[in-house]
Amino acid sequence: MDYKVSGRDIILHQPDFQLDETLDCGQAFRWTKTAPDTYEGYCLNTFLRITCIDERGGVFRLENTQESVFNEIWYDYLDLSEDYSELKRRFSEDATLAKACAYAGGIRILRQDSWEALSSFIISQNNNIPRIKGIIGRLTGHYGGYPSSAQLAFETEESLGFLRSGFRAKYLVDAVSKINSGELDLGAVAKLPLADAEKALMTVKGVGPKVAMCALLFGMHRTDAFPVDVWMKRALERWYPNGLPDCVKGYEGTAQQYLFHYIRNHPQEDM
DNA sequence: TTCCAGGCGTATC
DNA sequence: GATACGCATGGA
Repeated sequence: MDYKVSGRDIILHQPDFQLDETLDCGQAFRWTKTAPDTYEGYCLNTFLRITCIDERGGVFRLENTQESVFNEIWYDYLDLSEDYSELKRRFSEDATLAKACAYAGGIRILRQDSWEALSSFIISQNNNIPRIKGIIGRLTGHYGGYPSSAQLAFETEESLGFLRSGFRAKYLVDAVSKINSGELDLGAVAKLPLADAEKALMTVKGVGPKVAMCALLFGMHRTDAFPVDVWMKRALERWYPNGLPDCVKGYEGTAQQYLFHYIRNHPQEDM
C-alpha cells in the first residue's frame, strides 16, 4: 500500500483490492455503484466516492478526501494494514481456497462500525440483499445518517414500521435496549474469546450464531469469526466435511469471504 | 402465482 | 440436541 495526495484527492495504490468484490459482496449494505468503476458510500457517516483508475495496477482515487481523514478513517475501514497477498499465499496451501482466492482476489474484509454491523445483519436474516439495502436506506434517510443506538432509544416495533423490515423490527428494538442499558457492551464483546463473544451477542433476540459471527467479523474485525449461512453449509459439505484446513487458522472469517463468493458464483459445479 | 432470501424463535420429540 | 415450521416483505 502506498498513497499520494493529488489536489483534493488521495491516490491509493493497493493491489489485492477490487471494488465490486469488496464493496458489493454482502458484507456492507451502504455502497452504491454509480459508474462502472465508481462506488459511493459511507464509513458510519463519513462519505466517500472511490474510483478505480487503473484496474491492473490497483490504483484508486478517493475523491475529495483529506489526508488526515484517509489516515484516520479509510486506512482502517479498507483494512489497508493487512497483507492480503500473504494471506492468500497461506490460504492457497488448500486446493479449494487456492481456486477461490484466484477467482476473486480483490476481496477485503471491511472494518465496519460494530453497531452498524450488528444491526445490519439483524436486518439481513432471511432477507435478500436488495431489500436489506432498501431497509437500511430508509433508516439512514430518516435519521440523516446511520443512527446510533442512543438515537434509536425511543423507537418501538410500531414506530419502526416505516422501515418495512417485517418481524426484524422487534429484534432491532431489543438490541437497542440491551446496548443502551449497558447489558451488552460491544466494545467489551470485541475483546472476548470467540465463543464468549458469540454467546454475549446471542442474548439479543433475533441474533443467532450466523448474525453474531457476522457482527464479530465485519463489525469488530474478528477474523477468527466464521459465519455459516446456507451457502457456507453447502461449501462445508462439499469441500470440508472434516473441518477447515489449518492454513486458515486465525483468519477463518477472511477465508470464509473467498469461499462464500466462490460458491455463490459457482453454485452447481462440483469442484 | 409461487418461490425464496448471507436465520432465528418456538414447539415438539 | 435435533428437527419442523412460521415469519414480514418484496424481488425474481
